[in-house]
Amino acid sequence: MKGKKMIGNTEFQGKQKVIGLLNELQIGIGDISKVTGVSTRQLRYWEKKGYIQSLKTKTSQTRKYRLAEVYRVLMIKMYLDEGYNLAKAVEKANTTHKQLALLRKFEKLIASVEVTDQENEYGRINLQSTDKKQKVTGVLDESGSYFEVEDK
DNA sequence: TTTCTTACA
DNA sequence: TGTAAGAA
Repeated sequence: MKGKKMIGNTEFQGKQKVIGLLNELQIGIGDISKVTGVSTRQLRYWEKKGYIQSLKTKTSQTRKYRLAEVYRVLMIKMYLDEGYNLAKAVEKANTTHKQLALLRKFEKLIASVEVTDQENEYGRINLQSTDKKQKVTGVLDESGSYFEVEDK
């Protein structure tokens, strides 16, 4: 079974494999603190308040964080830097988190992505709804960005 | 060396 | 929240 990856009882392949592997990542509190600029003291405090979560098992008493938690910490930190208090920053981060989750679901609308100009990073994104009654293409080229709509 | 908890400034 | 202390 080449190109596949077993995680638990589930087998992943292709994009799912990549996502599976990324979700397997476990980051220590020192590293997450270093990259986010949030102190270990804060991270432990936030966890105590229930704002973030870590994987603390019975065997190893050290905290490990999933990649999703790194994003969460970064977002909280971002809103904190913008002047929000901790509670409000967490609230904003949770909202952003949900928006990003929804955004990922919208990937299903993308039928294909074409890079038309490597140099300038121009391209076309073809959107296809499940009823296949409409086809919308988002275009990015030298004239700007626009949509092409086609009814079927 | 790093992390953990607790306690004090 | 930062920092120190003592243990793991």
